[in-house]
Amino acid sequence: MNIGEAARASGISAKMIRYYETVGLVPPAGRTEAGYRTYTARDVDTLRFIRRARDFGVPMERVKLLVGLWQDKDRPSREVKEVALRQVAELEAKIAELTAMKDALAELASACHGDNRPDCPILRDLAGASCSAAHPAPTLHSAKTGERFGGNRSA
Amino acid sequence: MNIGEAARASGISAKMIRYYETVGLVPPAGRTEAGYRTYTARDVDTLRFIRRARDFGVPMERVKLLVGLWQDKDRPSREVKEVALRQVAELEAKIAELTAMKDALAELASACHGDNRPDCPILRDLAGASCSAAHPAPTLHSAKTGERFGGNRSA
DNA sequence: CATGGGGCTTCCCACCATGGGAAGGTCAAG
DNA sequence: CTTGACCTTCCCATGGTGGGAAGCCCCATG
Repeated sequence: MNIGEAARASGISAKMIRYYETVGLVPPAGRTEAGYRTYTARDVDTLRFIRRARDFGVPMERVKLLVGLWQDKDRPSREVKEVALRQVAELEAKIAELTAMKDALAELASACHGDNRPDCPILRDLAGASCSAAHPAPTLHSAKTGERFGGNRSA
Repeated sequence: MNIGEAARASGISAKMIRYYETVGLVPPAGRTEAGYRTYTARDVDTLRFIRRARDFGVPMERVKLLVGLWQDKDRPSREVKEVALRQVAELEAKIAELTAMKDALAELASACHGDNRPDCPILRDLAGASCSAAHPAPTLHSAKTGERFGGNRSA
């Protein structure tokens, strides 16, 4: 099985399979005499495992951890659950952050006429919360967590 | 006002101010004879405007658009509102995506004993949804939007 | 047997924002 | 005049992913 077939079978692009190999997420694939990478059904299982973990937004470092646990038949499920719950917590944090942004912006937008007149509370707010001070809505404009952890996968 | 003072006054790092200049988000700053960048109070206002927009997760391209609208005293508020609502829609899409991930993973985790035994439904699911088929929960495992639009700002 | 097309290989570049750091010039206070 | 804080430009890294070039390989068809 060459890399193209493995890619189709696993749902991971050939590009990414090579990348995963370079960063050590998967061990180096076997090679034909001509230098082509070869994959076994077991290799494809691993790749599929990785893809599903990535579908949950799990960053690669954590995927590496999960693959290790998966392959260790004696792992305590406690460890797996800890990793999963950490992931859930980070997703929740990210969701909360985005939700705060969304709510604040949606509220601003709802205050905007959206007509041909130039007057616009959205721009007024962006230009300086200090000006339009004292309206009760939580202005965001501070408190950002500053994470990253992707979550950006174009399948 | 040099770049350090402008950075403190605007809340944007000096690094990022220079970067914004190179990508054309802000016009080139004035320079002293020695080559130091100089900033006026107006420049700092613009930088603050940018920071606040970024706090809403607005990507740079969109920020550029907003700055343009802000500086055009005759813009119709309709245009500004459209941009804001587009942003809200993208935030919502991202939130929905993360929430789907979070819910699916949280459900899996809740099914895991989390003790010293190796048996783990989380790993079983990751190893192949086809095996543990037919459980009613929406398995995610498909349908990803694949966006990016940051939203990652460490203030 | 030759040729063509589709695969594979490696390598570099791009994205989006941001931070880190090196090497060297400048400014102001002591 | 020295010291230290600042400024300048330049390169590199992140996290994942895609694009593409240059070159080799394999198979099938004429």
